[in-house]
Amino acid sequence: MAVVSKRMTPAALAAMLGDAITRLGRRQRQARPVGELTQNQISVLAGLELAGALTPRELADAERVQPPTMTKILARLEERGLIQRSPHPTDGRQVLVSATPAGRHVVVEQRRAKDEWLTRMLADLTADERQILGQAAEILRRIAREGD
Amino acid sequence: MAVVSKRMTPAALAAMLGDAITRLGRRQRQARPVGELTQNQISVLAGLELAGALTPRELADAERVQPPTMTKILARLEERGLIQRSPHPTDGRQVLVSATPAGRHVVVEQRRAKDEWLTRMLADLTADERQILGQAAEILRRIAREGD
DNA sequence: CCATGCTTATTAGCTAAGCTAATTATCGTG
DNA sequence: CACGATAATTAGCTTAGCTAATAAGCATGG
Repeated sequence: MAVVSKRMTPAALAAMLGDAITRLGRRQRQARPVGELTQNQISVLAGLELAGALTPRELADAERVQPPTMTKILARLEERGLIQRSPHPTDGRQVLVSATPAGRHVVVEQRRAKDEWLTRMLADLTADERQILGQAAEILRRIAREGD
Repeated sequence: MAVVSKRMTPAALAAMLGDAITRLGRRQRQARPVGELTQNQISVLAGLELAGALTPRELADAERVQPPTMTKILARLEERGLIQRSPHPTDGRQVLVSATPAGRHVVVEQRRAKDEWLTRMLADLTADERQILGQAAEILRRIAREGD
């Protein structure tokens, strides 16, 4: 393997990383065998499983999507029985959305499938390479969350 | 910063990396100020700028998309005057697609905008962190291209 | 040498995701 | 308590993806 990447300029690094992220993201999106759910639906469902119950507005903000878009995504998830809406205890305008047991089940299934794919991809790497990726993942996650 | 990530299991690494990729990909997609082109349109255009001229079938395979989908993407690019179709010299069934000068211009503009965004994100990192990301980018790109 | 079958591209018709603008209902405040 | 702000939804648009069906050209076997 070529030993480039010592003291790379930020621009060159950005280009390289951007390309890698785009391609890996596409591959990851295509590793979606079970459940027939889209990326977004899974992401929303996973968020709900973590947070317990959120309002559509909160979900829209979390996904960086406009409220009407979230309404649609929720409608599809509700049709499939994966989420449920319940009234907000104190604010009549708001709605609380939570995952049903079936929804939570789908989340863990999907998560497993995605991880399996990435794990298979990572299996051929050396320990050193895996360590680099581990450190990189932390940095990338920090970057991705910035400005929230 | 926490010093995790020494000898991480592949599964844990996969989960972490997957999350980072998903989020960064979304952010990257939203850093799309100029030109009003979508991710796919840009990707196709960039591919054409690199390769010179390709058939719709080749483009569809490169983007991992079905031929009718590519037909639509090409139609929108052609409407905007960013690509042109020309007959294949030896095979009457095929079509050669290439970027127009305007298309090539858009490619470099878009690339610059995306790189600027990532560069800004990377600007706050230490030299060590940037080096880790540089090494990681190489590994990730290799993984993403695997199985082509 | 031509009929038949394969490949390429496109069209038609569907679903999902994203947007803005407009509606409806509720909240809170002056 | 009226009126402005906020939450959710509805309506209506574009883009992207799919499968199935068509149309046209290629290539080959009899």
